[in-house]
Amino acid sequence: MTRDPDDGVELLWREKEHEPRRGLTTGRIVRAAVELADAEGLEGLSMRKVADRLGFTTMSLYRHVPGREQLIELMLDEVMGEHPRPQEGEAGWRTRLEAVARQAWELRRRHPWMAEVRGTRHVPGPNGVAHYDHMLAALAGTSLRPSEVIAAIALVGRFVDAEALVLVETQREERRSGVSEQEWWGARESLYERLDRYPTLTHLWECGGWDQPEDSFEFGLARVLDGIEALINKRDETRDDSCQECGTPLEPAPSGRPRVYCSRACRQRAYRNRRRP
Amino acid sequence: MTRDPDDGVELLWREKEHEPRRGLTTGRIVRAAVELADAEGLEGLSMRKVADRLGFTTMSLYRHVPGREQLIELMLDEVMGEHPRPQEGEAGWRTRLEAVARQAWELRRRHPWMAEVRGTRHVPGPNGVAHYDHMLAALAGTSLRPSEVIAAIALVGRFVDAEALVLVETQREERRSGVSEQEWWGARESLYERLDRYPTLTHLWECGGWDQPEDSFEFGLARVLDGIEALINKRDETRDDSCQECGTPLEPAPSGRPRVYCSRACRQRAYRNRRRP
DNA sequence: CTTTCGCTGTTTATGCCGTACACGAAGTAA
DNA sequence: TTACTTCGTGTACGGCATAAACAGCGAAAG
Repeated sequence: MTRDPDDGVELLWREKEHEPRRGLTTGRIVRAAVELADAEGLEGLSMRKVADRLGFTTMSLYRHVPGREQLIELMLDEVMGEHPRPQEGEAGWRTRLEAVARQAWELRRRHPWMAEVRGTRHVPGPNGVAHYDHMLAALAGTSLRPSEVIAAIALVGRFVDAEALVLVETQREERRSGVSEQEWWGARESLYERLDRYPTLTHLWECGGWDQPEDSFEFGLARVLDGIEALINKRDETRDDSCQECGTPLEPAPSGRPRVYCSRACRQRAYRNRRRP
Repeated sequence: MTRDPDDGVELLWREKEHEPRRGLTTGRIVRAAVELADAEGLEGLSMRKVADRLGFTTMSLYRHVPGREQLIELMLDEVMGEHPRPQEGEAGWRTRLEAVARQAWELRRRHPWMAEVRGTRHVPGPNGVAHYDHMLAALAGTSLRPSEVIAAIALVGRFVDAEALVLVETQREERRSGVSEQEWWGARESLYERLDRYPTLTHLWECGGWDQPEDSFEFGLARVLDGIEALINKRDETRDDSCQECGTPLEPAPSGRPRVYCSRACRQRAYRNRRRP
């Protein structure tokens, strides 16, 4: 369908097609696929079922979408558009980063299959890039180095995805089997009989460690943010000591944005170095 | 094959079978499957290929293993046995926790398919439980509450898995396509042309944020451990203030293990409350 | 008007996959 | 011997993605 099958950028970034009254459209296929995946998960998403849902044959889809893989990329960008408008509050980095993490989490609760998508070579669509830019912005104003900003955002993103993945798996298995997670594990008595030999496990068990478990997402998010905060604090400490370009010590600005360069000259030199290294 | 197909505990925890000179065995099937998954990933693991590798028919496997799902659980416990013996050093919690995280990471580099296994209802085998106990032990001696110990270990575990998952995916796609990750993203020029409108992204790009990216695993591990450390410090601060049972302030122990209860009576009362709430 | 061509949807077929089921051979106990 | 269990095999079914050839249809060109 696409002339450039290996790529897929065009399909993701093209203008919105005008939709004829009847017949197939990439957009209609994508929306039907999203509905299906919402209901049955990514495993349950098959070209046949999408086609059935639309009342066409399986192969008709291939006229509008190169294949299943590409369809999933289109679905991803479609739902990325559901992110709320980034409102430009002047809150601190932690408030903002926590907010975007919760937004991503919320989105994955609405579309659990998002966390199930595998593969590292997904070209982001316009909605995906907008959200990524929004996430980066939360940390861009801190004392972190650029590469650290990127790594920290990737860490938070992976954390949310991992958390969403276990959530969707438990929920799906609960719905499929009709047995709740607690009940299922409670019924594995033949397992617990054999755990006496493991000292820490039994000790924590007797202390009631499993009686009121922590909320996995809340606990993990707080730890990850704390970890990023620790790094920012470290960078803050060492930042004001010396000019980022020439290394000579610089006196702190009395108010406003903290200084990074000792002089206009150094700032300009750093800028040039960045532009054409 | 198993009388209790829904369960699977017996299959995982039974004694080692003695292996006849020829013919199929659960153990031989599992080992062949591990080899296959090491080479081709979990996607490439099919009952047919395992059987071929052993020189038997596909269906013969079902005499020894209930199905693919169960086979994967057996594989998991098999490779869990490769963890190095837990040596009882008296290092601090951070050293120990970092060590187990790196061990898990190392194991996932040897068997990349481990991170691809999905599902939350995997009965752990003896090797898996031993390793879990070992991880818990790293944090059990700290001031964290039991539920927090468990949550923190789960967080670290999920972090390692998530990290391993993206690693295996990049590597597999690199091998399959013959194009390195850098080359592939570099070739997406039609994408970069459209990224001008995203301010933070372009700013970080111009700052060279992507030129020397952080090591994803090292960066993330440090952040997560920092986050756990922050919580431990907080618990340490508030710990000595008051008895965990009755709340009255308690004087710190002059040496040895820090006190948690103000009196023997409170300790006993807490114990009883834990046993029968 | 007719011919041509490109777009769209259909039909058919190929090659994977997990596994249910019936069968036969071989070993074991009565 | 007979009866019964264990183990491996062969066939078959339904599901999956998708390749390839084909048919209708609208628009443009002659």
